Amino acid sequence: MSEQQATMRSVAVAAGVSMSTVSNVLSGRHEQMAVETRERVLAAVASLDYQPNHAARSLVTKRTATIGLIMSEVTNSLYPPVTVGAEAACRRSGYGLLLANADDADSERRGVDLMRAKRVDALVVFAVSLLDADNQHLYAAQAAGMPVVAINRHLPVDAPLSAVWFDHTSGGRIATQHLVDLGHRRIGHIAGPANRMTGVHRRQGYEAALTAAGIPRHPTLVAVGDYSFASGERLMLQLWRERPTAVFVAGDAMALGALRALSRLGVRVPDDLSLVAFGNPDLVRYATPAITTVDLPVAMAGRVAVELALRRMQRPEEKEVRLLDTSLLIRETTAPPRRGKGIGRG
Amino acid sequence: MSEQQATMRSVAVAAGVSMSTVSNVLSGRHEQMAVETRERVLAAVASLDYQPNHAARSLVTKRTATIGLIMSEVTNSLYPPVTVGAEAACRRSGYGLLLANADDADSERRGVDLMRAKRVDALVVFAVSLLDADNQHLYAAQAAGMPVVAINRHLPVDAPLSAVWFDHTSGGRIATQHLVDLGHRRIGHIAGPANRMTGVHRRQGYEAALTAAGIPRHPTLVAVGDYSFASGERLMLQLWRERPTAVFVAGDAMALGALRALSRLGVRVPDDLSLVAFGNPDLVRYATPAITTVDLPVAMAGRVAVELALRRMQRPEEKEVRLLDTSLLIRETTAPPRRGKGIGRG
DNA sequence: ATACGCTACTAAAGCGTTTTAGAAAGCATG
DNA sequence: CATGCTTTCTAAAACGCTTTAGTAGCGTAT
Repeated sequence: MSEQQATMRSVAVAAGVSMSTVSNVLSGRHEQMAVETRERVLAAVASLDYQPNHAARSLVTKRTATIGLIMSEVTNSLYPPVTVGAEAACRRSGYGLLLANADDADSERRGVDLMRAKRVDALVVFAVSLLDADNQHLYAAQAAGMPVVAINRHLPVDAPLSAVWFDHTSGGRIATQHLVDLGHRRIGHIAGPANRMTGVHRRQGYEAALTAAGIPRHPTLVAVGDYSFASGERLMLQLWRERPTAVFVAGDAMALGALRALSRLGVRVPDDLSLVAFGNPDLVRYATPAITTVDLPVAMAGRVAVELALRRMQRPEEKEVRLLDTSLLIRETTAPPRRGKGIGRG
Repeated sequence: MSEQQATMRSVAVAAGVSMSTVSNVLSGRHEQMAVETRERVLAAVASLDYQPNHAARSLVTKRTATIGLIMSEVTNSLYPPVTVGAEAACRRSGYGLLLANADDADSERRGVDLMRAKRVDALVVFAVSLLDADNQHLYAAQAAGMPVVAINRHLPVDAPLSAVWFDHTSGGRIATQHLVDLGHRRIGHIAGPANRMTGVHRRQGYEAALTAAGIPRHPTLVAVGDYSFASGERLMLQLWRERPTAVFVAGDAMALGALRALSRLGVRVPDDLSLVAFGNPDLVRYATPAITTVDLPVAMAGRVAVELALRRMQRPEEKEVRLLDTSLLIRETTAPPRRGKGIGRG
């Protein structure tokens, strides 16, 4: 019940050795050590149910065995898998995961402050890839000796941070290529916002695929959204007037919105229109019909980010940037175009 | 850049006072203190950009200003809002949030060990409400002086833990009542698993509402699922053979599955069948049609849980249990029953 | 015999706070 | 003039660990 927590001193006394010896046994440093002594110490540790005091240890080692995670946009569908992946990697390495959420640039900055105050060993920041994001506070943290790794953040090439980035361009190409392969030529695009690198890149992928297939780009077939359900719905309504036979929607929530619009319009998917989404498949796979998606390996991103952070702690000079591949998950919303005219009331 | 982190000693020197004075100023304890001295100290703090070392502080106060959060079932739709709510409450109180995920009873136990090793001040555990859950490790933590509050966990009344619980029974009643009010009499139920208190309670609510409305219970109108999309789909297919005019589905993922089944069957919602879901509305509101839901105030649960934890730290003897109300969000899947026969191929 | 090296351990300083006990200075009281 | 009371500040111990420098004991080379 309320027995005093065992301390290293009490373990030392119980084992009849000095504290230094206990410390050496537990850290496994000095290997010149009598087997009998080691065993006596371990027995004492076990019998007293000793657990080292992290605070005391941190005080001298100047490390906390904790990694900070700052998550932007908690409503983002990528939030859970990133967090889960990061936590798993932390746990595997014996690190704790300190979580902070951020709604905007300012709360992100406060989150970084918090992490610096708490002296986490490294920081992982998941971002919304804004083109004009301010990174100074991250650079400052990195310069102060706290490795920072950015996930999905738009960074200049010479930024001092390790980073994980998704191959949005290739993802956009794959999505569009899939539609081309099915025989579509009149392929629309509901794009991400122009101030987000993800939006820009996915669109570039879309355009590249069209060009590669010798399909002329048609500006009226592209509508720019903001990744929200509402924008997906609105823009699909608008885009349908152009009678595409397929649409590549650059976000998962927008794809759900598009589906709603199509349902209102009486357009059948995939019979009258094919649809490919982009993002976290968990969100769209349970729609009806199940939406074909380009999958962002988000849990992996969380995992890789903390691995990069851990590595940077060892070799602070070696910045690493990791590009993660996307993959196409074909489900029920894509099919060859129907011959003949489009239908619907639009 | 790499200037040494300021310590309390350097602040003291800069301000020309003792460390004790600096400490007193910062903690705001002693109020008998010359204004001029206080200002000198604060100026020194600011100019040196001093940040207290948490580890050193923890070592003497024996508190870490950190709360642990253990989340069961990361794929649960409640994961993000609970986490967000908890984090917000922590931040507001100047606490950090240490996150650990758990897939099963064993990893939950390891999570608790981790939290005890890290000496968090309190522990919040989000659970899956299993009827036969083992709580001994939680009781042990509480007994060891670390307040534990359980969210959505099935606990005996005399459990020593503070707890947050949703009113699943009332939620089930509200959902069913809504259907009754619309004029439905033949109301089916896709229930949660029998080994989860949530499932049992929601079903009891359903049955209570029927009884109150004088509608006889019909066993074939109830199917027991496991909260998965797949079970929702399968059971809806099965339940349709009984030709209900409305169904109360006890989970959000199951409701999505049910919608898929109905689409396959060619049953129109809500024209041919009304549907009410239960859980996190964020999951089902973007379905087409948008599903009427009984909303679990999950973010609030996370927030309240850490508030209870904080309070329990002050008054360890006062265990508190908080029951959170649910509310009905009416959307597009519920309507009065059609007169005449049911339709569909089923 | 002395110096040396090796093995297996230990003493003690130090990490950066909080907190307890108390000191110095000024002033009123008997 | 001694005493006591305030007010404002300080000295120093303590928290529980890691780590550096070093020692005791003993065998071996010179």
